[in-house]
Amino acid sequence: MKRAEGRSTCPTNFTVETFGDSWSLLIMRDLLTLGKHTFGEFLRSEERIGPSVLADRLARLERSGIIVRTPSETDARKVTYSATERGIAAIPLLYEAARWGMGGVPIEQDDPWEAVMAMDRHDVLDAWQQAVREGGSLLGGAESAFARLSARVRAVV
Amino acid sequence: MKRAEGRSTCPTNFTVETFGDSWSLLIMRDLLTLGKHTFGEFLRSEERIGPSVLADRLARLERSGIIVRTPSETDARKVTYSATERGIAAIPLLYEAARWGMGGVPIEQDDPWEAVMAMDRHDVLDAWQQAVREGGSLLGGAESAFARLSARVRAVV
DNA sequence: GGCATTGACTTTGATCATCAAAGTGACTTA
DNA sequence: TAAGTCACTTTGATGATCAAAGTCAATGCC
Repeated sequence: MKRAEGRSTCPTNFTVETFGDSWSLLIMRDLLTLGKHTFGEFLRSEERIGPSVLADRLARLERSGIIVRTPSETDARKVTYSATERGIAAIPLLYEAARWGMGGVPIEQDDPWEAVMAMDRHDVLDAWQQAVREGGSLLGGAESAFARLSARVRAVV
Repeated sequence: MKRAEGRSTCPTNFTVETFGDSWSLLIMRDLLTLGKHTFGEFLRSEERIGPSVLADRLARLERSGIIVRTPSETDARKVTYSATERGIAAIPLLYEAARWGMGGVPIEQDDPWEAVMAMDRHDVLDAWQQAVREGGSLLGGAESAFARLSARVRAVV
């Protein structure tokens, strides 16, 4: 992305300047949806991001106040990344990106996104944001927002 | 954007492959929010897009089934572009992009986005989609979705 | 303690997209 | 007919991205 920044004060343009490249939104996906937190985890993205672009984008997201990096207490080589409140505020954007994208990819058996989109949007976003604040994510791990929402549905039936 | 396409079947990735560049979402903004329809109108974007990138992106969006181009009946030079249903389905994404972006730009006096975001999200999206189907947009012109919603609010008070 | 592995990057060089500016050909208007 | 307008296309410089290799520090195992 070669475009000069600050080309306008339009909010949409600001979002495009932050996420309008090939990789930043995918990194946010891996962080907020799958619960990835380390450089190595992000590197193992489905789309095969390279180390130089990953390092660049993480630095940019950090500079923009969207993520923070914390050295690991148990391993001096490791850094963990997590979302700020500003990063968490991008969850509805991620939700809509996934929703729109579902119209363009083959629906796979047991696709979690399908189940997520069948739930109440407001409930999903609330549970997602809460899970992220507690160190979780939408889909990653047993304590995911999705697992909690599904358990809730099961408890009602 | 140099990334190979089809790097994964993830819906988010699909959306990124469609809109994850510096310009495509801004073109959608101009079409759906401001009601721009011609090459020349898009060229006069606030961000000063150039003719070669504009032509390339319009062709891409058309190829993806998001917009259609129609030769003008009154002027053989003119082409008008409008959104397909697939394009209209990106309205919630545009809404969330604007909403997130508002957290990063100075709030200006009489900013229409502020008024829009103060309205019920569901009402906004419905009115916006309907306006676009009828040839209108969110903010452009007297028959905009925003004007209609504002008149509704005024009628209630 | 030495060695192999791992973690987070950085470097390298080829490739490609983007940028700004100028140009093109067809159409419209005065 | 000449000038202006429309939707592009072309040109050449620049910078970002890509894939692969490398670097340095930390960890774990023998």
